[in-house]
Amino acid sequence: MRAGQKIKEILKTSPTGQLVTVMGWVRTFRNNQFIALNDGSTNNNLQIVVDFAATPEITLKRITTGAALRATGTLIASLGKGQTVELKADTIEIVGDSDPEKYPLQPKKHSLEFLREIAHLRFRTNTFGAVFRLRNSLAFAVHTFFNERGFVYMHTPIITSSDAEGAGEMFRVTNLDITNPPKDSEGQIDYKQDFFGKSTNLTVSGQLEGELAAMAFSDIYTFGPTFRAENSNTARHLAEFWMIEPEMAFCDIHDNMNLAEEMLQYLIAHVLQNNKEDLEFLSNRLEEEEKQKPQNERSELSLLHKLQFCLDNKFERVTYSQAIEILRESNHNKKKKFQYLVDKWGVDLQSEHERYLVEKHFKKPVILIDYPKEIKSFYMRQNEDGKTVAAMDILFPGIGEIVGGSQREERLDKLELRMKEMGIPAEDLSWYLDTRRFGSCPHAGFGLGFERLVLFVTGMTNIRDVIPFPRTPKNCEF
RNA sequence: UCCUUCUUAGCUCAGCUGGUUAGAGCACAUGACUGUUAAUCAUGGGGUCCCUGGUUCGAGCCCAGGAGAGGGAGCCA
Repeated sequence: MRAGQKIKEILKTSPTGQLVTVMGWVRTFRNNQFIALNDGSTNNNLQIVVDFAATPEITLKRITTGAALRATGTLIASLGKGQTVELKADTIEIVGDSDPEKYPLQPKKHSLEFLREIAHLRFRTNTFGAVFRLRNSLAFAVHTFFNERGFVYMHTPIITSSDAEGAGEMFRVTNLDITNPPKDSEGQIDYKQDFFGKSTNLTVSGQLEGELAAMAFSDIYTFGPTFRAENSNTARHLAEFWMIEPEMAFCDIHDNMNLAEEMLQYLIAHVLQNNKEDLEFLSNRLEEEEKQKPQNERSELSLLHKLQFCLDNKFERVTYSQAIEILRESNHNKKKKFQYLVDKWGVDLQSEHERYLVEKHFKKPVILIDYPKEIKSFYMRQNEDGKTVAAMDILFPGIGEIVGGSQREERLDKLELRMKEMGIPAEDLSWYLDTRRFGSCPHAGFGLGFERLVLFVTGMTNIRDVIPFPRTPKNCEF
């Protein structure tokens, strides 16, 4: 079947009357003469010029929005103004019809909410074409980044029996008959009879297994799906999302921050270089959208400038304690403009506080470190002050927390003590504690929510629009 | 899960103080035109006013319950 060229490549060539075959889907058909054909390789359409006098009427009728077709003809300099080249068609073959009365996509602007309901067709729009080409490009660049630095790509399990990670509510995995599960002598569900002979769940993080591998390969990363059964209904949460989790042996919190910052800048630089067209499209789209907002709500930088800004400026590194001081002394706090006023050390920062730090005070990405141990996980390394742990969160404008990481507690006695304090049974994690028993070493890692990165890079505002088929509470279509 | 706003044609939306036959633009169909750029012009078809119940002579509009969506918050990545 395939013996044609991608439109992206054709648009790059200079037209010399060469014979060309293309396949794609009709975006619009104007004047019974001009087909805007798109094959997903780029947002730019190839204009196919049909000789309507020489084409059977029945064929013309079948050239409708959404129809798949193959066109062969000569590539010439366009006689019209909107494009430089066009294909003067000799033959048009309708590969797949599209009933114009029923096809939901029109050559006009649709709301993102409507397109979300037809997620199976939204790839065919300019916006989602750009978004998912960028998503692809970013995913590829993640692997390139780590591969260039000698990291081993580790596939951590999707199904897990460990439920001590504390990263969130989990989805149970079972093949027991849920209408009539087997019970043990105490009347509890008897998971010994379940598929794995024990209670199992979908993973909420690959970190603990990642640490095991890092204690052999030195530098590893995972990049896979994770699942959280939290009832979170926001534009920044998904029940199924993709996470990138590097883990590095013989590294501390500072190496960790350096890697995270280097990686984010690498990925942004990669798309600025390789996906300029799609970024320009999204940047313009955003500007158009913002014209409808009042002046004071518009963003100061365009999407392209915002991305460039992240490359040109070091991320601001501040400790939790410094952040609390800044917030407490801010006019915003003194004038009681925060819903939650900042008064004492030890409270968790609300997203209004994070936004203030990133968007108002520093006006650039911020790395917050050394959080109070009470508000962080058991595995984070305790600092010498006895109050804080070597945790780091990277906050991005418009997104909030995009990276969460830490130096891990490598000292067995301190780790065991902390687990006891937090009520985490050591016997469940003996395999994890073994890394601290046999050749323990300082190590660190972080988790990057891939969709949050795609949100930031594309300038989209709802996380459901940067994953093909979003899974959220009460929504699992397609 | 909490607060808040919304749900009317395929899409985006209007619909006055509760009043009799629910509108517009786009899309679609038919025709005209034929170098168009979301083509243009003319004509036409198209409605479970989210669902259930209630108030009323009369409900798209008022009341109660439910469902779904958007924005904000919490949990986090």
